[in-house]
Amino acid sequence: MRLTFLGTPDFALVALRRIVEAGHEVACVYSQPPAPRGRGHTLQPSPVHAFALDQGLIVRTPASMRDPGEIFAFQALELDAAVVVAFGQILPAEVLEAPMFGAFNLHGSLLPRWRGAAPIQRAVMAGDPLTGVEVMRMTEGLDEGPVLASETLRIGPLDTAGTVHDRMAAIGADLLARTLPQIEAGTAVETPQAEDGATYAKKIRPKEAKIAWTRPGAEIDWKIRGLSPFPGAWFSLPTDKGPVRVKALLSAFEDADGPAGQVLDDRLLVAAGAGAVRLLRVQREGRGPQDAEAFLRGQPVAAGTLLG
RNA sequence: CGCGGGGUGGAGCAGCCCGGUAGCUCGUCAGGCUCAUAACCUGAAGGUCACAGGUUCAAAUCCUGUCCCCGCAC
Repeated sequence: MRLTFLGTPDFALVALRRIVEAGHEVACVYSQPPAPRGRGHTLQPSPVHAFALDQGLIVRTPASMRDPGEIFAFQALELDAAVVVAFGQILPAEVLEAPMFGAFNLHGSLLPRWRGAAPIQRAVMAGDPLTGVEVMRMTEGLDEGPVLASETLRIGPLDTAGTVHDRMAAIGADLLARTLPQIEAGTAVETPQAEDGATYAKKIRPKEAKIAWTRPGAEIDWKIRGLSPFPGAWFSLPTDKGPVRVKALLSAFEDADGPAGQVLDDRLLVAAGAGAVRLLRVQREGRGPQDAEAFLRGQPVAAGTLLG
């Protein structure tokens, strides 16, 4: 099939790889413009951009797909289909309608739950036991189009947004690879989304990342795992040299009681508003992630310590 | 020149400001103790304190340069 791929981060890269491997004709790859990233803040192409260049594909990185010139150029590609995976821009109707079969999106939730920007993180943060990945026809509404294919994923007690992301990227890429031929053959079945149950996965804001120990332990556990590895739920740890910001990257709920925020043993069991949370993996500011065990060797945290 | 942190026995760290015998928690090895434990006790091995210059009677510590690593920014 002659198609174009629109995507930006690693999640999208996995899908693009599969599409290239499947032998589709990728007429053009669209990605977000290079942005200052990494140490030194040098301008870096997105993962999708870099891969596409490496493959010798044509890459376009328009600041806006709404630009009339861009829309015209897109229409001129004479595509069978457009595939959109975590692109980072809202596409105008002219673009969605340009390809013969239309535009399709790989989305990381069981729609209509978690429409929008951060479905994986929101699902983990909400304590959802199940999530999924779906191929959907794009319409003008935000993630409201009919669903063509779907796979569910379990969210385990030790899953983080990161682990679910990685699993979902692989499964989603497969799902997409299987669905594209059906679209081409006209055998794909499009099921409208349920009317009820729509929720929106708002973009994660760094402000949300501070842990409030007075919240119920289960909720804190979900938040820690949902915000891991990025941006990372954090708290303040008092030390001899003053308070240090520590991110919690993995945790488990435990049934224990104590004043909210107080450390209950010497292995990072922290009392919450209800129950407690054991921190299993942690990252001190300016340093790399560490298992709790390693962290504690260099920075013991005594029972009774009150976390901020 | 975006901002910041760091390179100290196998791991994670302290010591650096206020130069003067290499420290802590583990791991490893040997032995002991225990019904038992991420248990405890005793002993041992293991380090050119990233690298190169400089200052000094003396540098992990102060000064200069180099290399490498990490975090923030999504």
